[in-house]
Amino acid sequence: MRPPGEGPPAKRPKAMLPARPAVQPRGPPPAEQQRRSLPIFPVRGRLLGHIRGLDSAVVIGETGSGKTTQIPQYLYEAGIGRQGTIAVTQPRRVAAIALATRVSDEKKTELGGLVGYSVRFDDLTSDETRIKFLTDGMLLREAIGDPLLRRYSVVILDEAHERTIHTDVLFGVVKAAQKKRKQLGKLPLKVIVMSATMDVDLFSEYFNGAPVLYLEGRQYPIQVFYTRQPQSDYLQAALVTVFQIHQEAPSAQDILVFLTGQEEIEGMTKTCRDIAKHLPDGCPQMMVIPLYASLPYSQQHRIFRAAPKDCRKVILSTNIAETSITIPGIKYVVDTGMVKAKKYRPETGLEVLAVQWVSKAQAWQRTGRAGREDSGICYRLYTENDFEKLNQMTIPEIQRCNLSSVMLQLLALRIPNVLTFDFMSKPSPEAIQAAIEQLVLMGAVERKDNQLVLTPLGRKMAAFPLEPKFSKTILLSPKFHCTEEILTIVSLLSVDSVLYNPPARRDEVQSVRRKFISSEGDHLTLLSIYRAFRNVNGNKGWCRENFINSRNMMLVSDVRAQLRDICVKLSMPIESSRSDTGNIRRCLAHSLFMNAAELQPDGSYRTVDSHQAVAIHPSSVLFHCKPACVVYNGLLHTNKCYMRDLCVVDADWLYDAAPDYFRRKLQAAKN
DNA sequence: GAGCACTGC
Repeated sequence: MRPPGEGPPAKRPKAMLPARPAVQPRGPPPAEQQRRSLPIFPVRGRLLGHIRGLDSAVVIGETGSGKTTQIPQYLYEAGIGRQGTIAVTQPRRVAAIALATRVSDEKKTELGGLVGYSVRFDDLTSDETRIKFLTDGMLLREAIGDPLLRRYSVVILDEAHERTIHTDVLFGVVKAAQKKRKQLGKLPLKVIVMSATMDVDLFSEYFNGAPVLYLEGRQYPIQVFYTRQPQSDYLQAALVTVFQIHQEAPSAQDILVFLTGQEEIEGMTKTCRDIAKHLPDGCPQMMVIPLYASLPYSQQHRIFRAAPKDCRKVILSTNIAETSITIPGIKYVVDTGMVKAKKYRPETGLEVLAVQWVSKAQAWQRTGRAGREDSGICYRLYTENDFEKLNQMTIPEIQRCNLSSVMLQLLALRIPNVLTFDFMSKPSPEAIQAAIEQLVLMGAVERKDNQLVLTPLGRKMAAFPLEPKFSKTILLSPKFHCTEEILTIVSLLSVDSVLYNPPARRDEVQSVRRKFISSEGDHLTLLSIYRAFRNVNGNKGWCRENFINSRNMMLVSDVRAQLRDICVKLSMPIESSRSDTGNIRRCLAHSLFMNAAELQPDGSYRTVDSHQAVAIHPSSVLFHCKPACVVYNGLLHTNKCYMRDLCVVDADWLYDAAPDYFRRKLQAAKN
């Protein structure tokens, strides 16, 4: 069943007819039998018949239809696209790896043979590989080396409804490659966009009116309830709802509650546990489990453990449980309707992280988490009227981000005019312009004969899988003889924080971390942590004692090795500044000069660039300090406008870094 | 004086 309100898209064509049951003299082997039991199997023939003759197709499939595992195999088995490889993109690494493993099993081949995968740091493909699962970001990276995607005969863009920034850029890249290959008379490129039941018209229109094929799925019915009145306090409402369910429903039925963030979830966890201690006799026990991305793996895994008898699992989660983590056995979903999400204001260059309403699509996604194994129930803690007022879809990431990376990539892809690039959902002209300005300021892009071209520096920057400002920092580092240190710092900054901060043990964390702190700022503090980590060879016990996230630390080593390889390929000299931190700070001043702030007489800070009032983020080691001049990695607007990851610099260095820029700033200030 | 949704190259 479809939840009420989602409804089938208006232009839904005739449902596909089931094919005749296949007659087999002997029963097929179990794996084959399993494949044949999928909802997609009966329509295999018709599906292939359609796709064979098309350049592009949109496939809409509900959860459990089997589209992602079966369609690539059907195409391969039918000899469609045999002249090349079939690429299937996924937004997430784990999904790409899991799907490749599954399909490889079904084909009874060794993973990395006929079926393989390619994700960052992990490539399991060979010359034999004909079905390749990869992250969308990985295919984009490949496209920079080969914009026509020549090795692929079919590109399947899966989970397109999630509209990640990479998928959105890929839409344009594959469309352009398809057109160009046709013009040049090369092997045609077939494009298949796969999505849940959303955005259909948009996808179809974008790919020149590509036909839309629908697949039924296997989802259990879910009852949806709304509140009668709007709730002024969604946390209170969630609490009441959870305990109401708890007192009425059998204890084997678990509850998943969607909340907005770590702090809220930790607070709610504590409240629930306190209340659960004083429940009336005869009421089942309650196991309350928080879930959010920065939680260590070991704690995230607790959600998969079955609760003891007469005990109910209640999982309090961020939107990580919407897509990234599937929790088995959820009967009830409690949806607060709220999410913490990033917005981007191009006029100020500010990213704003704010609690806001979910979209309808997101609300349905949350609801669907209750019907994975059996029928379910979803409580929406808002009125039906409020639901109707929600946006149809979540705004695609590409319209909520700083676009400097995207623009650099498009230029590296030799897109003729990046300002008019054929985006499915166009970012605002201001956002595109702001990104270009940033790239010009960094020296990555030049205007030549009214055209934007990549400078040699810009082309080198595009070789790094990093934000442009970080690539720039690395490329500047040989001048300051500190490439080894900058590689470490940039690697640390480009993964999730290596610092583990359990709120309950705050004092302990602070005292243990003191020994790493550099008065010169966060970059150098992180560097000293990494050096200490290397000195103990990544010892896990050491990480635990020092509240260091060892998983992220290992990742830093991987990133660093990858970046170092790229430096070697670019023939960069790689030197160490050893104990001289001055050069490291000079290098940071030269690459982050547009992100500088100065101490004001009243003790506050203002940016050098636009005189915006800013504050030092509480996570910074400089939070209690008042350095005269700093550069920072970025601004984050929550209650205040905060600078994150700071480095103490000399004001003179900034002027040396970009004299023209600061002269213009001074001029503008006078006028 | 006080805070950081989620991915990915």
